[in-house]
Amino acid sequence: MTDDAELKKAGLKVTLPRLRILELLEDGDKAHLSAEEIYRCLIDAGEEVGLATVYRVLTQFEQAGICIRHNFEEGHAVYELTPSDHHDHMVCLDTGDVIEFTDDIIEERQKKLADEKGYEIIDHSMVLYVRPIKD
Amino acid sequence: MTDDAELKKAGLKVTLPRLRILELLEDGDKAHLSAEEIYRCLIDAGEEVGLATVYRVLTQFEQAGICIRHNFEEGHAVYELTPSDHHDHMVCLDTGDVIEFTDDIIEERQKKLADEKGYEIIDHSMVLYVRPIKD
DNA sequence: TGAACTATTGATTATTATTAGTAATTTAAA
DNA sequence: TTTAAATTACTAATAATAATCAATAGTTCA
Repeated sequence: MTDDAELKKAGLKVTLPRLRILELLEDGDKAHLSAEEIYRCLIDAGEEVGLATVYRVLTQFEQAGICIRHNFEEGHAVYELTPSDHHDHMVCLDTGDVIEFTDDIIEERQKKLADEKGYEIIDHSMVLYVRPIKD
Repeated sequence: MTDDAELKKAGLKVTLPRLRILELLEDGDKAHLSAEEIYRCLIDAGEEVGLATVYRVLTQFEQAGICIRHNFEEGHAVYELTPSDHHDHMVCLDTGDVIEFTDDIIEERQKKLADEKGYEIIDHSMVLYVRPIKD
């Protein structure tokens, strides 16, 4: 689906800031971006955009299900396009790199554990804070 | 160990605010408290304490390993006494209740997955956001 | 196509959680 | 006790994010 269509489907008018931000998120180069990073990117690219707009658009995208927001322990939130396949994250404490992964066994255990306590899982977050093994 | 000794061992002078905050954390009634909640508690109990002090003391406690800080997706951090046995959390979206749990299988998988990518786990956070099963 | 209406924007201000600065007070040591 | 050093309460400062609002851009329909 084209970006244009994606926005329309979400009930959002197709505007320049929305298109640019969506493109940035789609750009595989860096999948997890903060509002500030997106703002910097756009300014550096010569776009005229306000930081408030970036925050607003990201909130709209999140509500529309276009992207999801993560609160890693970094003081600011990062956003990524809603992945078709759910995954969790490792964050490298040295480089800040974000590695995605999934594990069926863990997913299964989570469901089971919640169930045992009489709950159903609505959402979950699992983040491993890691460092490269040096030898 | 007495609270007094606990503070001294951490290299912290024994002061009223520190004692009160430590007592609150130890009080099994509510194991996960935010800075604001602690501040409210103390004020309501007639203590004279500044909010900044609460934050400072919590930071000191965290550095001393007396308590740990969690960033659940609530906009503010919560603190709990450092548990002797590591555990993860479920947060009930209806009541705000926090349920603690552990699962060796998950822990093991986490280590394995990090290892496969060439990382060692420094820390991790796993929070299941749940709702009671109604039938 | 263009007037008219509405959504969206950028700039600024407000908010919320948290931290820093500082003069005054409390603690621990002599 | 006396005194130096640590700690506090208060206030002001930050940082990330949200809300306001007048100006502008997108859309609709004649």
